[in-house]
Amino acid sequence: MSKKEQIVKVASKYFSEVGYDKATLDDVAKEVGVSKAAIYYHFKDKFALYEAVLCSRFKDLAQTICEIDVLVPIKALREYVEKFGNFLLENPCFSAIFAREMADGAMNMPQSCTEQMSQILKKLSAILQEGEAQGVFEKENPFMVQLMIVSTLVNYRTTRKLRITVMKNLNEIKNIDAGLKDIIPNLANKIIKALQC
Amino acid sequence: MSKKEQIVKVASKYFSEVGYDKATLDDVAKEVGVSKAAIYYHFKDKFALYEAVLCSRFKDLAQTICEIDVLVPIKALREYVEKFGNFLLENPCFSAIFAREMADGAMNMPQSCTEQMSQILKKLSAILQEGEAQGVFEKENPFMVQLMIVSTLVNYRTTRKLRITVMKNLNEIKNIDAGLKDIIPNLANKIIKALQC
DNA sequence: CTCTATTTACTTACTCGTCAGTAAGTTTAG
DNA sequence: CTAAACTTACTGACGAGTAAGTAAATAGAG
Repeated sequence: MSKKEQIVKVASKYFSEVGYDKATLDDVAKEVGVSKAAIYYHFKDKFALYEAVLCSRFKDLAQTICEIDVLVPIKALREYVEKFGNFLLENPCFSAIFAREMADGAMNMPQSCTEQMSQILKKLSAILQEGEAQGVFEKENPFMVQLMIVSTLVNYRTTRKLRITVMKNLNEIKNIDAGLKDIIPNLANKIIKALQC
Repeated sequence: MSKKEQIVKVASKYFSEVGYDKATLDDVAKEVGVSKAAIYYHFKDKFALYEAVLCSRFKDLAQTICEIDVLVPIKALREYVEKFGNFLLENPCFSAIFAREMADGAMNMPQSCTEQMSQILKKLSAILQEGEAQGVFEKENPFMVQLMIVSTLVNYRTTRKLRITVMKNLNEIKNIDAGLKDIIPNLANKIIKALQC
């Protein structure tokens, strides 16, 4: 792996763990084993590094989502939830970054990523419309449906520690906390059920 | 309103708008019309001010949620969603703070607030269990249900600008973006439908 | 083929702004 | 008179960004 790729990888870890602002380039540089100035050799500034972290992954996500075939809406919706979920599983750094972007109104979201997000939502919109046309789904606000899926998945990941703390508070230690992997099909079923006529 | 209360009010605005880290006490002091040191007269440090901002509101939220009568589970679940939603409407600063806390795993969440959250979840758990006992709801993971409700509502607020940008990208300008107020009953219906046997 | 010029990929050692937090002094209310 | 409620003016740390220098690879001219 090139130094540049290593920088992106380590940076994505820090951005994920502590957020854009608290992530310091000194730390990233230290962990990669280069000087901070080396980062500035490869990237214009901190934000450009953040962009590099986000954009490639977003592109991948938009890619797989766009492959979904709309024709059988219920199946397509299940696929949508599963693909999103699996993406988060395969890109563990992403949940936190995504969640933070949603939390602060996508303030740091690079434009290209916003465009990818639009494509993703467009697909969901198409699934819902096809479902409506076929009489299997009711008319829906696609933004809300999107949030019911995405924010649930993303925040399920980020709130793991909180859930464990809360479980202790409620003395429900028996109830072993389910991982995201187990949640995905469950959420898919719930969403489908919620939207069906 | 006392100076101390004014500080809390203005601080909650800044914490909400830019997050804990980017919110500066200099800005808060300036807007209140006191010196920064005045804040330190009333609060031990920045985190103590944040605690003050969070705790009182969380207490209120836990209060109303706890008033819900569990006996008719479907009604209770609708009330749960509505009370949460109305709380966010009445406390506009809260969505962003809440969303950020969820996004970074409740890293800055004061313990007392975590306890309030436990109480809130306990109520939802009770509603779901009563529903299960009465045979109206299926057995559920209360954490996931909680997230489907809370993260959807909270992020619906925080992503308003993003939604508008995305709408422009998709040329769906006709589709006027619905406010949180209109979303609440809709979400309540969806959640109930998703959980019903 | 080899000597020089240039570019690539960095390093060291700094600056500069920002911001939490503080020490010490001052005003105001009871 | 004294305690509460401040203010002014500062410190100290941290972190983004930079200037200037360097070693090694590569290209190009003779």
